[in-house]
Amino acid sequence: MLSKKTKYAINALVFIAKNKDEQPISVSRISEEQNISLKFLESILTELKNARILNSTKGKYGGYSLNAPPDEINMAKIMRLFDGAIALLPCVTYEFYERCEECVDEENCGIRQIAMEIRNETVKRLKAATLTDIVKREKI
Amino acid sequence: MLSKKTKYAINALVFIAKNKDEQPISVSRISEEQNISLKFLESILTELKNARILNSTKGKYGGYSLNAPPDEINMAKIMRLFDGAIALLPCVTYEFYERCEECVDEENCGIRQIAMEIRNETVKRLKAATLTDIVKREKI
DNA sequence: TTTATATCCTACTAAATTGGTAGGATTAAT
DNA sequence: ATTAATCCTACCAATTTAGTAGGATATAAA
Repeated sequence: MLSKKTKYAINALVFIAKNKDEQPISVSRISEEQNISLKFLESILTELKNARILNSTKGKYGGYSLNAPPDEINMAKIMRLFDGAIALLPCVTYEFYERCEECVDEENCGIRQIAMEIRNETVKRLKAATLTDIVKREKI
Repeated sequence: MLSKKTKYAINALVFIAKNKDEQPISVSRISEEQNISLKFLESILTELKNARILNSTKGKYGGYSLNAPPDEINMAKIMRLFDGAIALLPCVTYEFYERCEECVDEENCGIRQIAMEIRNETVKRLKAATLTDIVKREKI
């Protein structure tokens, strides 16, 4: 399951991407329209800014705007930022690799092979899920 | 990520499946050979017994044995038992459906569509990952 | 019948994670 | 000067995770 942080982050990013011409957009605006707690969302957007996914403008009429083209921001990146590894097992992630402590034979582990196949498929789809893609899906 | 409970459960089941002719197998034997804390594993096998996935035999030379053919026990079932929903969002699970509180338009949600596609693919693979399949993968 | 070795059952717990909240400082447009 | 934003620090309650402790009960074999 995605954490609420990740879900809220993606929702906020999609909202900003959709309102391309009104950027920057304030936290309070996103909070109201997306039903997300103001203060919690504030901390999420700060993390996105620190990760250089968003830009911020201070002061009146300030807010947040995308710091990259919407087809370069995808769900995999956001999930990794807030929730860490995407895979089912720590021993099949590239970015957060860790051996399973109890593991007897990693190379020959059947569960690991399955987890690896699922990770490959999942990451492929999450990388394809860019803001552009999500906005397109919702334009029906 | 799988919880340790789920991981230990699958490891234990695979171990029991592999030692088909020595059943029943005691918790202490599995605990030693799979590097899993005895008492914790005990509680896990109890849950598997309550879910009718394992059988137990009390007393000396007692232990646990499979309560179904190994090709009918798969990773999806074990994950759902210990970790609950498999999908990335509560709004795309069959068994544990819940609306996202903050959701504005579930039908038209792009993130949901992606989560649904990933769930379909993932569940398909987890259901194919039976004990028989896992044991076969490790017999190289 | 005693002993060894199993499961069964109840209760407890420390640490980490999750999903927030509170309050004020700073910055910038009008 | 006022208004409306972000920025920054600190705190917190509830839940989940990953166990541990200790004894009751059942059964095979000596």
